[in-house]
Amino acid sequence: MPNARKAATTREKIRREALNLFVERGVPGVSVRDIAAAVGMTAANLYAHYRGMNELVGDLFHRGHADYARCLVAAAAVDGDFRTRLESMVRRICQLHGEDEVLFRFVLLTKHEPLSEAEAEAEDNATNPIAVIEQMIERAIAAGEIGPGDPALLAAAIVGVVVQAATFRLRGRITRGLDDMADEIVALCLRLVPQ
Amino acid sequence: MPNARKAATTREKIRREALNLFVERGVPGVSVRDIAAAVGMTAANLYAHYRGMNELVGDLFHRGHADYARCLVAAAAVDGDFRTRLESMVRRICQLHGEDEVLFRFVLLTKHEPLSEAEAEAEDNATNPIAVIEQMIERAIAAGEIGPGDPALLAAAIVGVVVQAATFRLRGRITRGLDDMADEIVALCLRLVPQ
DNA sequence: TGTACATCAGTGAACGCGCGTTCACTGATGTAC
DNA sequence: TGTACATCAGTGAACGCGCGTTCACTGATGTAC
Repeated sequence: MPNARKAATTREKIRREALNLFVERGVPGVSVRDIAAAVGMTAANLYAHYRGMNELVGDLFHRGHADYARCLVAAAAVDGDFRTRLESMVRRICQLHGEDEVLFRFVLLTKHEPLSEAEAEAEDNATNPIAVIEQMIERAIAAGEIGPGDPALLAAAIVGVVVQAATFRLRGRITRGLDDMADEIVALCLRLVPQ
Repeated sequence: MPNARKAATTREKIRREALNLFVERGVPGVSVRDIAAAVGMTAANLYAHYRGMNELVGDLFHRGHADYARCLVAAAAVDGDFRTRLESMVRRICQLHGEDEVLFRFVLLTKHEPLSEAEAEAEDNATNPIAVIEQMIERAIAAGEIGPGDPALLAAAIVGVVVQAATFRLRGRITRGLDDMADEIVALCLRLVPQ
């Protein structure tokens, strides 16, 4: 096995273990030594793969955000009216939650306020999952496809239903998986759409 | 001024400054020295008022939670059917957000996962604002006042609409205050109620 | 096939720093005589 | 009114610790002759 390959798989292992730890204890609760121990190496060697903790967190955040946004854009590309597209997106989110709950939690539930650089970068283009939803709503309102209203508030409401359901599950207040509740969650989101 | 009074007002000052800092930078981003400096004293002297950082955070969290739950219970005590009571609660939340946005952010938006002791304590009784909402929904479903459904999921959806609107405002994605949007937020929440 | 070399993932010890916390001490203030 | 004392909020220096990060070094592995 050439070294380049080994380095790539090691980086993948670092990302996976770091993601697990971040979701489990929160980003500030995880140290470089914790991640290194989970991977099975020394803290010092993490610096052969990442320039530091910030770069690692930024990499995870950016990858997760971009992947998620890509999935949502793909889900919204189905034929049909606004409600059909919204249903497709919400179903896809619930499905993603079932497939990789750890990534879901990191992307949607972990606060990333001190990451102003990475956040600002992701704010503009289509790599921001929330912006994808908001833009879809804006276009639907502008086209008269749905009733009038504040696009940002409606986006907040739809995102809020899904994210808060995930939060309740995280805290044990809901025991079913999001994918098991997809029908009900979709129904709730559709009820929010005006007219 | 007797010393007991001075101590009480000093504790109040500590609480106010700590709350501001916690909301601004997140709990893990604030040190004992930061709080002491904001109050205008030495870090050492904080230990004359609180046994340590954990006790201070726990005190703030418990007070905030209990106050909030008390307000919601009071708001839900209006005469009328479920929708009327829900509207009263949601309006009260929006109003509280306008009155003391800092407290709102601390109680509803700050993650308190490592506080398992305080959280477990607040989980059972009526000092948990979310439990208040969930119980109201449970009773309404049991009484046949609203359509059938998962009470926890409906509670999550309603809380999600309000909390996510507040989050969008925090991140600058929404610029109006929650109290300015109260009518629209109430309408969104009422649409979620089945039947 | 055997030997010499380059590459590079990983190591172990150490660094400076800010953290939460402790403790002996100070100095202002209210009280008793 | 003046003096002695008790109270207690607040101080300043120090502690041990875990953190992110650095750096000289090691040792396995693939390659060239």
